[in-house]
Amino acid sequence: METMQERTGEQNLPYNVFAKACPSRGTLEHVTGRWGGLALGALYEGSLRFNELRRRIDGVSEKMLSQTLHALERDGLVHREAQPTNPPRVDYELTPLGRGVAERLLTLIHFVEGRMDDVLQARERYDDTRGAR
Amino acid sequence: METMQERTGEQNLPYNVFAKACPSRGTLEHVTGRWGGLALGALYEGSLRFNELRRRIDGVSEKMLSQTLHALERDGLVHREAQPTNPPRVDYELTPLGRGVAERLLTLIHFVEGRMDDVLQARERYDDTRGAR
DNA sequence: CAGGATCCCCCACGATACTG
DNA sequence: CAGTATCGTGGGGGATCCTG
Repeated sequence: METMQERTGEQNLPYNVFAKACPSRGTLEHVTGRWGGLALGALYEGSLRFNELRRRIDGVSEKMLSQTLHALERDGLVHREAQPTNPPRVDYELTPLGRGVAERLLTLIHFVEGRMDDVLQARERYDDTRGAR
Repeated sequence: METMQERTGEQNLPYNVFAKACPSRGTLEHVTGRWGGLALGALYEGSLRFNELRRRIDGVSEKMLSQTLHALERDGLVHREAQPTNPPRVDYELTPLGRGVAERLLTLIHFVEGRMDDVLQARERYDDTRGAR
């Protein structure tokens, strides 16, 4: 007997982010959350250590980075490799699944980055129309 | 003056989400935020009225939906068309730019939805290993 | 260096009420 | 119907300290 999700067709997806209770909503939020997306994007280029990641992701705090990485690791998107040396060395890298997610996320990110001039112009028009409220 | 795109390894991107002060970071957050992504996803299928959107996006409050739509409209991703009838009728639809963003976002969403079984299994393994603290 | 533990603040968000 | 206005709260998130 096959599970429904085996046949991931176009139509009836077993998981649906639009439903409040669907677990995919939570994972999507980890992925697209304030720091999750940036962490995945940074790791796409190769494995990084904790503080390398911190420096790469401008503005993230230790706590939030740690928290973010745990969530991504739990979801199976990031692999954590600790070496019991002194000083300790921990490398983070994407799992194959994480690479798939990161790829699609980066496509989105680059698209947005590439269209920021349009966005900025739209904002000006909007603000002018509404009288810079 | 020195540009920052060198660090990303990307070629000629004037905007870089990894930099704290880059405006693309804000737009990306509108797009991938808790409700922004779902609004874009819902509108991808066609224009919708306010309450249709509300029903479509399970769990969103009036206030947050309104706020979200304003941000997306300001960024030039969503077009708002109000008809001065009684009762009022307002349709929201994606702009061409918004369609571009939504397409890429939906690619990501569908990928995540389609891999949720893997994610859920990864979580179980993670929780087992760490022994439910 | 990697990150857990703590403290605390602020505002994102929901609930409710009101308007055109 | 399509929103705005107001208020209260939880927890997201930053700062700091501490340990292995």
